[in-house]
Amino acid sequence: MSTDAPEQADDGDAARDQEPSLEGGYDPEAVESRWQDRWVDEGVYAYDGDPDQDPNTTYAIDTPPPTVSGSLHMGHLYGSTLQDFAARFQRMHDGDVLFPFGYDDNGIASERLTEQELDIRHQDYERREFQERCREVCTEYEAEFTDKMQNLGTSIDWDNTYKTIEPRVQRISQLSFLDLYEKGREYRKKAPAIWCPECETAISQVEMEDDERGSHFNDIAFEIASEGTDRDEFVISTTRPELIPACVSVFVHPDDEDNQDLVGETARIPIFGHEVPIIEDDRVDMEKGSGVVMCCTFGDQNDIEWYQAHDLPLRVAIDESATMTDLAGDYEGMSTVEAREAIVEDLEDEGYLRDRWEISHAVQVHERCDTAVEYRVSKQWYVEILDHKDEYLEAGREMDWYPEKMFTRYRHWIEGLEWDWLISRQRDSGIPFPVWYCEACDNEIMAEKGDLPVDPLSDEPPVDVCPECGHDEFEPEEDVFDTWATSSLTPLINAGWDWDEASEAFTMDKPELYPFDLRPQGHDIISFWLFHTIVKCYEHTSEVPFDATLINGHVLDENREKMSKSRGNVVAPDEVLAEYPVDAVRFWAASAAVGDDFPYQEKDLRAGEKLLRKLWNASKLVDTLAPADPEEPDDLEAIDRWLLAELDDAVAELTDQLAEYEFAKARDRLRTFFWNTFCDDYLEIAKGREDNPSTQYALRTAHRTFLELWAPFLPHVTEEIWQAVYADDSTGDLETSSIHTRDWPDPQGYDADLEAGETAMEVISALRRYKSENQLPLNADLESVAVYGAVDGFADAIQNVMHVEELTVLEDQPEITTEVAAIDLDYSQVGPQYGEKVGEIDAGIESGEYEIDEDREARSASEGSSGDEPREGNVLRVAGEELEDDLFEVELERTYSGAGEMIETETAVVILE
RNA sequence: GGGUUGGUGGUCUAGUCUGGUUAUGACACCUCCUUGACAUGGAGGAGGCCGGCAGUUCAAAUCUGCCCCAACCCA
Repeated sequence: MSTDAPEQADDGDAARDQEPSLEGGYDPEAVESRWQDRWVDEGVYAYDGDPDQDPNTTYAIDTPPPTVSGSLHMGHLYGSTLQDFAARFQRMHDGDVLFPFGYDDNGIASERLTEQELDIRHQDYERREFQERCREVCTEYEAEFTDKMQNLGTSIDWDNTYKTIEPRVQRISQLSFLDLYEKGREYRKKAPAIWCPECETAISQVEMEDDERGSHFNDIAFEIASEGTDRDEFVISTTRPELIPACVSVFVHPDDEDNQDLVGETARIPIFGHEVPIIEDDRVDMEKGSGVVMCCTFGDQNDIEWYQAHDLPLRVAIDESATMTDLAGDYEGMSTVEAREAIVEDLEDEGYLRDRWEISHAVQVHERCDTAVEYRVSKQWYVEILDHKDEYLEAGREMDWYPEKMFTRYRHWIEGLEWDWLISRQRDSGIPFPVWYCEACDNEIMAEKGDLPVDPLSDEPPVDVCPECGHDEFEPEEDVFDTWATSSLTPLINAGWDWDEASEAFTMDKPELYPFDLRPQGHDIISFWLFHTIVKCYEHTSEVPFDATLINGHVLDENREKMSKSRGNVVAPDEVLAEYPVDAVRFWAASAAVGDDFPYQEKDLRAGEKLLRKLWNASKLVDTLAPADPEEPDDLEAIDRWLLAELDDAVAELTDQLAEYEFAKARDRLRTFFWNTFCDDYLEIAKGREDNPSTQYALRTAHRTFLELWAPFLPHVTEEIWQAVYADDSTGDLETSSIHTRDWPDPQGYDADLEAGETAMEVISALRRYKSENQLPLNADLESVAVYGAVDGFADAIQNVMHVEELTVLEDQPEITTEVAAIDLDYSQVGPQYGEKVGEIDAGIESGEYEIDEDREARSASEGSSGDEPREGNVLRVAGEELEDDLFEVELERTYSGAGEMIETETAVVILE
């Protein structure tokens, strides 16, 4: 598609240049791109709200910006299609919609790309300048991405876009930092932090993940240096012997009787010779190894806890690039891996290594580069979050979660937070902290809000001397923000959040948007992105940024396996769109319940294609049966009123379903009603009522409504048909003539005997079945048919569509002999009333040991009960009980004794002669 | 290791929160049919006892417990 797209425009294809018309078959290839171009060119989806607009009539989506330097994948396609269903429905239903788009090019992926493309190194540039290069390089990728997104036909407002690297967004990021700082929500602290030695930066807790790796357990003997116990030594087990130079203590569990004698003694570290105390602590895992463990600064999070709880010294044996420090003595300069082997060898030579065996265990690694993390003490910026956990939880509770179960995930995430959010990163590129430090007293000097964005590395601080100590030399902060610190601000970016100098307050350009109505997101990434966004925006605005969040599942391959490059099962949107219409792809995308993973399925795409064809062909038929805009007759005939009443029901139900993001249910409901009821039943009947004004009106009303109802799902084909048949294009203004800017249909309040309609459809099916079974063509004439059942007002329709020469509606039940076939109990009543007696009652009926007392026969013909309705006796006597007639129904086996053939349906009896 | 979700005819799935006894639809399969748009259409048929076990109940796909399997999140 990417290669076809550009030259499609100059194909000069006749169909493309043609005015919309129903001539011939539907040609999605020409039609879809034509409308995509026009929608964008003519700004059909432009958001033109004003700040005073009632927020309730504005529907705004906070779309998370994708990384644009990569390629469009099925996740993008699926996610944006779901958003588009909501956007298109809301635009028709409730007025103004903002469906914006963001390009995320503030990240390592874009930086690497820029370096490759321009053959430069970011180190050779000033930060600001390098970002300028990034913007230039990414512009091309953005254009390509935009093009591909537009080929999906989503109703994004392409005038409302932003890039996460642009100065306006940098300003918002820095404003966010200053605001939280002034609110006392941020602090800079020297503390142990999770560190990636490959990237040489601190990372936050959520950026690491577990990875199963092969390793060795090493049993190492430690000598006891003090005199208080009989033993000379004890053994610890460790996977990281290179950490023994960093060992600061040894721990024993208080319940560990075998090793209690060690507590209070001093251990000597082999090879290195330094002595450390042996302390008891209940965080020791007694099950592991000998039950005695060493504490190093730092091997893991437990070490950090011990370091803090027992006020242990800091021994740093590993530096920021995972190289051994001078504390490691002879091993200085080795990498941790080299040192591990060397130390193990030396331990063995000196007799301290008692055992060594292979194991496989979970190692915590940086999710970006898969490097095992270290823990280092360094000065970092943190956002304080642990003290507001309750508020964040409450905020999350105020939102609607689709699906609801995702709230549980949020709750567990909040409850499980153990560290404040570390937001500084030691990277060369990124959005800088707007901070300087006084060289003399380390006082923090914040930038002025009016000056943002600033880069302390190239800009001067806003003061000449330190307000604290009067010193005049400052050190710029070199760190940059964690990208999530920026990504978590998208609602503020979209709403135009800024600092207003005049009023000295934060303002929004589009306050009517905030809080946003919807935040969509894939379920894999919500803990990084969505959850942080809730927290950050809540801190800035004291309200939840979203009314609702829509969390979509993943697209799996046809075997329900996760798509991955290594598996080679990735399906590219380009390939799919080359083969199927976008509308068909959208039909498939609507098939899964929101939140569920679902497979890519060609059969659903083909089903979508068939639907487009059906809609097209049905439209052609409607066009031949009725003028485009017939008058509404004073009285609609029963069959036509029936259709419109059914349509009312469908409209009401679909409206609710779409408002609740139940796209799959809405899709199926609409398809069934359109295909089965409208096409198979009503259209067939309408063919025989061509000149009937009642039918003409119903046909056109239903057809217009169907196009409107399908529009959010199938925007291209509905637009084409709408423009061909109904649009008032005299103005030539697509913004007003497009089906996508019309009002969503309302139920019109048609009243009809839906049951009679249902019965009539049953009779028609019965006659079809009869013809089918007798191998007759469906348009074969039937001489005489009698119907016993409530089909008031539908007799003509039945007669016409089934080609019945003579149709009689019987007042009385036809001549039949009946015999009881079965008795159906209404268990919902019988159960609670008779309890365990039900078993006996069932047995009695089964064995025929019952009688029905019909003496006080209540049934009479005047009640209008149809022929198939079971006869009701007053009392069923069985198992010593008497059941009233509302507790059971008698199924009758009928035998027709008159002339002709009898067919029974649920609620009618049909006799063919 | 903890948590979440799911396991329904060959495939994908509705129904499960609010238990009621013939379990929904689509695709695939088989049979038949050119009805004034659509044979890429229409009519009909076969196919499941709802992951397993136990329990609660008059009644369980639906509630409870345990187990198995899968995915995801967290550690």
